[in-house]
Amino acid sequence: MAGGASGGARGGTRGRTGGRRMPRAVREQQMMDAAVRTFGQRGYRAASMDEIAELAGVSKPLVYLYLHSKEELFTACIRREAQALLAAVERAVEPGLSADRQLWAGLTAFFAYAAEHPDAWSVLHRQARSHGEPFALEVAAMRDEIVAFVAVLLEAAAREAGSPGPPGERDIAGLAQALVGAAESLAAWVNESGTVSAKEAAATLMNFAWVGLGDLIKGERWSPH
Amino acid sequence: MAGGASGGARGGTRGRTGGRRMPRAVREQQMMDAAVRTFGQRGYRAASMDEIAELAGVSKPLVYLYLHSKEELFTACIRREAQALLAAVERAVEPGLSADRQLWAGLTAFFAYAAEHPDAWSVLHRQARSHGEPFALEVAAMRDEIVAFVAVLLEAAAREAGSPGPPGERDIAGLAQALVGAAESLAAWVNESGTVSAKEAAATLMNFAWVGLGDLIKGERWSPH
Amino acid sequence: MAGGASGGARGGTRGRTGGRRMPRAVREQQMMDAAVRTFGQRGYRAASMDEIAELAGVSKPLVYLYLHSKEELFTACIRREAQALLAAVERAVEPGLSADRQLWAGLTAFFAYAAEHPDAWSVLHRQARSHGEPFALEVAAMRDEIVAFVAVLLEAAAREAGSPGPPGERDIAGLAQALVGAAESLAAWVNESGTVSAKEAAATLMNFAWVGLGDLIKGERWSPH
Amino acid sequence: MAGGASGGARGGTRGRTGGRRMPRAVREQQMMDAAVRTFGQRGYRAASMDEIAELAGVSKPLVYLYLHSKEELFTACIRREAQALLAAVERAVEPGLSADRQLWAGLTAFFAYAAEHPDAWSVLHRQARSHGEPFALEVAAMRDEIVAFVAVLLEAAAREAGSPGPPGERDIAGLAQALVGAAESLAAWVNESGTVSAKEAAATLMNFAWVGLGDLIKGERWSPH
DNA sequence: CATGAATGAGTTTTCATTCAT
DNA sequence: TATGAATGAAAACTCATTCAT
Repeated sequence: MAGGASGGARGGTRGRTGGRRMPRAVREQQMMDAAVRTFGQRGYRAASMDEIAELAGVSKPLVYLYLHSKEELFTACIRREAQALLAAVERAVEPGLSADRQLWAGLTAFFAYAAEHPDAWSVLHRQARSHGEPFALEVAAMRDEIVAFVAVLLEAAAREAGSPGPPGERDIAGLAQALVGAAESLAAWVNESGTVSAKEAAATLMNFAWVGLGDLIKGERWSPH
Repeated sequence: MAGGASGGARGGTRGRTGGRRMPRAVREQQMMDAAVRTFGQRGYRAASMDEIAELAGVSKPLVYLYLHSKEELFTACIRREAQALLAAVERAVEPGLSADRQLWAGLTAFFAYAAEHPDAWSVLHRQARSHGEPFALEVAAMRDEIVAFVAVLLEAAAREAGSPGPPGERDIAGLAQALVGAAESLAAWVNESGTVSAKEAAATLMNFAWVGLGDLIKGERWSPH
Repeated sequence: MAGGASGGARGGTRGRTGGRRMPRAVREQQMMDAAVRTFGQRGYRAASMDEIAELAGVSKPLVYLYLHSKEELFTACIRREAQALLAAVERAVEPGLSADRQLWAGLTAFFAYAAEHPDAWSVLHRQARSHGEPFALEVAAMRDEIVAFVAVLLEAAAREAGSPGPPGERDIAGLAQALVGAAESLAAWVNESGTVSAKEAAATLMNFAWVGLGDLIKGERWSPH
Repeated sequence: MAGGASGGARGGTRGRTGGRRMPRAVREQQMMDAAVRTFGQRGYRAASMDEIAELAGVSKPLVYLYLHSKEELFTACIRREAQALLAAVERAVEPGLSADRQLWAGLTAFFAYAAEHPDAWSVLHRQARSHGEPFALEVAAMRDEIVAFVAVLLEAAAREAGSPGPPGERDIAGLAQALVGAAESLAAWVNESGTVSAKEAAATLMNFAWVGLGDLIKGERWSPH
């Protein structure tokens, strides 16, 4: 539960991992767990390789042997956590359902993931985006995947509704951007307030977006004139 | 303008503005200009006082003499830019207008400000929130002001519409949170894509939110199952 | 009373010295008062010209205009305070008295002075001696004067007693050194303990030294054989 | 030798001792040797970590890795040297001897130690006492041990002499204070004059104190008027 | 007579990174 | 496979000192 995602070997309560001499893959995951936690809490610059190595229970040279440099380590963390987040969302969305149910399931999974893995979410949402292209691009790629996925759902919904004046691609794109953006912001709200649950946040967003989408589909628009 | 900043005297690419020997108040603003730019681009930790001083065209000791420490300098920047952003939004909103026109004006001003002052926006939105309570609280205060202001507008809109089943306070609060959050996220979209204008972003959000609000007012809700 | 010595203009309770525009001599004394206090409490290196100037109630350039540099300022302080200490001791010793009474009076005055001017004493005893020849020599000169004076008293005492086997010059010199040294050490004891008075300390030393001197005069010696 | 230091491996003028890659314990001692020398000669503030590191033949980060900070390094030096001085004195005093012989042996060892380790002596006597409680207390503890030890000897001497009017505790305490103080001061005399030996200084003090003590035992006192 | 404005040079401290074993 | 020993480079911050007014 602690750190993040893909592993499985991600260490339960064993803490500081009993034995020396572990297979490389396991050690690497431990290091990345420690790194995600440290990066997430301290930020990229403030996190020190010393602290990461100590938290991982290994010596610094070993971290360098496996992960090569702070930048590569950070990149590896971003990639792993991005995959894990995507996987969590995809796992939740059952393809057979209607578009709105799929969106609802995805949003709920997303908020839950962000709440359960705050360090991972901090790495993806805050740290990665504040430290230059190399890292930001990594996250942008994942985000684009999500935005595209949401756009597909919205389009499907419009089609399901057999709308007379169907929203254009640009409308859909803007809506998807706004929806994902709002979700990201609400994630912070959920994490920080402590009193708002993943389901509540998802419901707020669905009300915010889905009903509005319905009107878009019906051709209603707000416009300054 | 006011006591604030990011106004326009912000100097183009001239860097190293003006001559030696300026009154303290002027130098302080120059230093903060440089600091905002540096913090915004590099992040709090990565920004070095050396770089800030050089960009401001002064020596490091002078920066310390006037602004005391990196933390204080950062705080001063946050405060100044938060005031400036608030002021820009408030200036744009004419109290006489209808609620939707007010919201529209505010959003447009907000996106325009974020686009024109990307470093200030980065400081407020990313840097300040990633570096511990002291700074985050500063920004949270400003954000709360904005959220409250938006909530007032939404409530006014509901009243104007004379809704039969008026949305509760919690609905309004959630909506305002989501709206502000979406706006924050869209700001990045506007800044990074380069192809989306402030007005477009504002329109997207109005469609996204205002129409949906209309349905809320009418009592429509989306709910799971 | 506060600071130190020779002045008189040494500022009563007026504090921060009301008026601007004072004659140079007065300003200089004020600066030196501040300097002695700062040097005495912080030590030579840790004392900053900034603090001294502020404590003196003048601007830093003025300090430099009058006292030229930190080193010169320190030297000036040492000289002034050395004179003041000497003067205090000399004032106390009435030439007409017997040798032991003179010594007693001198010791008492010395302890009292050190207790009443702790910063001056710190400058002379600790700071000046820990920061290189230039300063140490200044103090050594004063100390030698005192040692010589004490030696004269001891010799006079021996003569007064019409001793049969009079102590040699080297004996006297050693005794004077030890006596002055013991006095210096006891001064710290008096200042720090708070419970020992100048008179007590002087009495301890007189017992310690004078009675022993009597035996020396009588020709008694301790020797490891 | 013991856990202590200033032993003899203290390196002559070789500086930059031995090769790269030494065990931590050895390097630590080298660093402390360099630190004692530097602190002793320059004073706490004026000593720079740069200089200490260079003199120790290592890089600055290593000094920080092992000794953590300038303050901790200074404290470590004080402690080590205080132990070493105490050990030297204790080694010299054979418990079987008479009180006066014990005192004589202790004084001689003390003067010899101060003469042979001038930097250590400077650190203990001057630097540690001029830079605030934390350091001063460290030395005060050692000094108190010595004063107490001397007091015991004086008391033993009084008892040996079977005095009729034995000196009170306060008399003894004052005497011990004065004796230790005089010894401290004479140490400077020995170190600086160059012409006075440890034995001579010890003899001077014995004459100064022991004979006087004899009179105290006999009930003689000096008193004003 | 007096100062606000300004800085070059140095301080302590930390960090990512690499050998030698 | 794994590490104790070691460092170059840079960061935040301070200080004695000087001009221009």
